[in-house]
Amino acid sequence: MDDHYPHENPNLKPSYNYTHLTDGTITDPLSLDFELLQYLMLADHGIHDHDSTPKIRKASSENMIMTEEGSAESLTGATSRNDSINIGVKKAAEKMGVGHRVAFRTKSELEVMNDGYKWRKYGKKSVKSSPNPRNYYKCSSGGCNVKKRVEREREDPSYVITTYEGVHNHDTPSCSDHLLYYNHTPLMLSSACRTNLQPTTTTHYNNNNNNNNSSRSSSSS
DNA sequence: CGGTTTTGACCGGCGC
DNA sequence: GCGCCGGTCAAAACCG
Repeated sequence: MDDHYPHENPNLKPSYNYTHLTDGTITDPLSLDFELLQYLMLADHGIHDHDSTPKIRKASSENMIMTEEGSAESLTGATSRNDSINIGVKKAAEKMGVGHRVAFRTKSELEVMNDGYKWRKYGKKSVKSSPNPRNYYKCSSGGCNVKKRVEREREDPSYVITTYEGVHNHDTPSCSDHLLYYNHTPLMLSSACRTNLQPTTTTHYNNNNNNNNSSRSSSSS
């Protein structure tokens, strides 16, 4: 089962990696061309730029990379947006150590974006800083501990914040050569890959087959 | 019937 | 020391 997205409007079902924008346009989330995609590099708990922490500044028309200290690197000097991404990610990767999180702020009605990996949903939580629930996903590949959090921005629910945490210890099921990496963590697929994608590779399941290596640290209850 | 999602409970960390 | 909050687990419900 590859094209199963939970709790989404069936009319918006991203059967072929498409994201429906709020203006009705159907757009491949991976082809946002970074005009709608604003990427932030976050320190822990740095998503909430509204009131809880000043660490994150919203990227406006410029692409910004956020460092752990909250400083920003303007990337507009690059020759193209993709170059901007790559350079920015590289810069940030140099500044930051391995193991930090990367968050994308994307204008999309769909919360789950196809990034080439399979994810299983393991939790949903409403957080104090936002009226919108936060969804938790783990990479379904055995032994891979990469996590991803997806939540809608409080101030503008049309934006989805996807946070990746960790490093994949395996190749993506498809198009691994075209992934954008940050600290070896694939973030978004490039346009060269999009056309080759299978119709949705994100799945959600909650079997125990992958919980063995990540069982709760405390063996209570 | 098997697989997936939902959701309440539990746990640990952090701040006060 | 206590309470709050975020993150995770797992049983139950749901769906194809």
